Amino acid sequence: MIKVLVVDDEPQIARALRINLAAHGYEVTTAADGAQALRAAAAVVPDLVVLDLGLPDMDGFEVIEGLRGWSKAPILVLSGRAASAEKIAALDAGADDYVTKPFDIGELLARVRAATRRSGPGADSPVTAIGPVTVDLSAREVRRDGEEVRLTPTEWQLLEVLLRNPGKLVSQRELLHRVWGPNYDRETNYLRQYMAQLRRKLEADPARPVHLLTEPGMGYRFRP
Amino acid sequence: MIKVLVVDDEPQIARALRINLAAHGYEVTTAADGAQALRAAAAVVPDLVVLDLGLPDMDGFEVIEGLRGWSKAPILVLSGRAASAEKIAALDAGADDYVTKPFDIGELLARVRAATRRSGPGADSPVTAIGPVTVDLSAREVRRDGEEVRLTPTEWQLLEVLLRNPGKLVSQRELLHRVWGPNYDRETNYLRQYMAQLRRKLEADPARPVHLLTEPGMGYRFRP
DNA sequence: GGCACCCTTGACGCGTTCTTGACGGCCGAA
DNA sequence: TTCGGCCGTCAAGAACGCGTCAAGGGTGCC
Repeated sequence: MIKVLVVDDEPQIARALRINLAAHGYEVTTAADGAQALRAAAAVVPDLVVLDLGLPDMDGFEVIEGLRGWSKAPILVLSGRAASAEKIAALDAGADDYVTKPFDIGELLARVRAATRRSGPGADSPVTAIGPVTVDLSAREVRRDGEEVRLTPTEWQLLEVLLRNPGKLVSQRELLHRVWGPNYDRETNYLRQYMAQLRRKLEADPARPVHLLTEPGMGYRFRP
Repeated sequence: MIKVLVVDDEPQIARALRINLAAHGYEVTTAADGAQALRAAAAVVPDLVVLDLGLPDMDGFEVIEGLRGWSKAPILVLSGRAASAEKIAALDAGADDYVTKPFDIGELLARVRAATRRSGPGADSPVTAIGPVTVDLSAREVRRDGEEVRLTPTEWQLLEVLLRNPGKLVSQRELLHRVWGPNYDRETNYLRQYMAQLRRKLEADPARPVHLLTEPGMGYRFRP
């Protein structure tokens, strides 16, 4: 089932979208503001996001950037503003499509289909193998010798950032920003703490990690 | 270079698109009708197609289907018709986006960027070769005969400054400023120390460097 | 209220990296 | 030839970063 996250602060629009999407076989989650949206996105890992730019608590662009920090799911922006500058800014921030209100629900559904069609079958297998462990990012599932391993939300986010950059070094700054937020720069003790937990849960020998590597003074690296 | 195929039977629109796209670094091919479009697509294999639905010789939907038969390149539809039914039909036929005329050229370019962004980054990072050694700056990885070589943070910064100025002489002042900060001007012993370490790790014969060269009294130079 | 889970925070030991100083060789200038 | 400047090398203490353990505080569930 394709999971859609609807972010809109107007209850009637959110409700209309939920009903229509659900009627067409999508699994719908809704959020009424930006903070809820980011939290819900981390929890359900949607395959597509329908995002109203006019939110009460934060700028819509911040939500786009917050999502794009770790997710490649298509973002379909809804907005009352038809100005080209606004559209360009949203698209360049990472949105995939931009629809102005009032919109035709049939057209919106078609755009949702178009967006999901791309990412659906083209995506490669979302499971990653780490030695004796398999990680399924989209299903949020980790198995070790067939046994299910539980990860906390923070552990998931950290692992996801690393796994989405296989072989690449990810700086501690970037990890802190993506997992804890842009205000965290020097809390490297968080990273030490959670990397240790991930290694305990994923590595064969946590004291001698083979896949979750430390680059002293720089950051961390996931080696497939 | 990203290749774009523009299909439009109105010469002035085709010309405007060609000029604007070319000015933004795209390689543009144009076609004036459906038959030409399909032939050109087979010839140049574009990364994106901008398609006007109102063509003289065949229905625009046939062109979409003809392309979708073998290509997954994003199709951005242009049309004078704003009816939702038309949009839905085009999107469900395989189009990725639908823009109604008259359109804002800036918005169109933003949609082109959004469409190519998705399918674009399949290429991996650029590597620099230094004799038997390869350096991947974005992944922060050095390999020597396939073996991983570890560099300390300071060594990375120094190497990065040199590699980003291939063939150019970089003065000692500039190296010190970029790596250690603006307060360091005369600590040339730092440079001697770390250049020696880099040569030990990267050069085939550290005593006779071939790529990391000293220019006495001036600075250092990276020769590819 | 009690409990479990998760996130935050502090402290300590150890290995690595950075900094600093000193020595010798090479080369051009006096 | 002698001297001074510059570079490469070596060595040692200082400083830093990392892994680890442990404890406090918040939240949701029973």
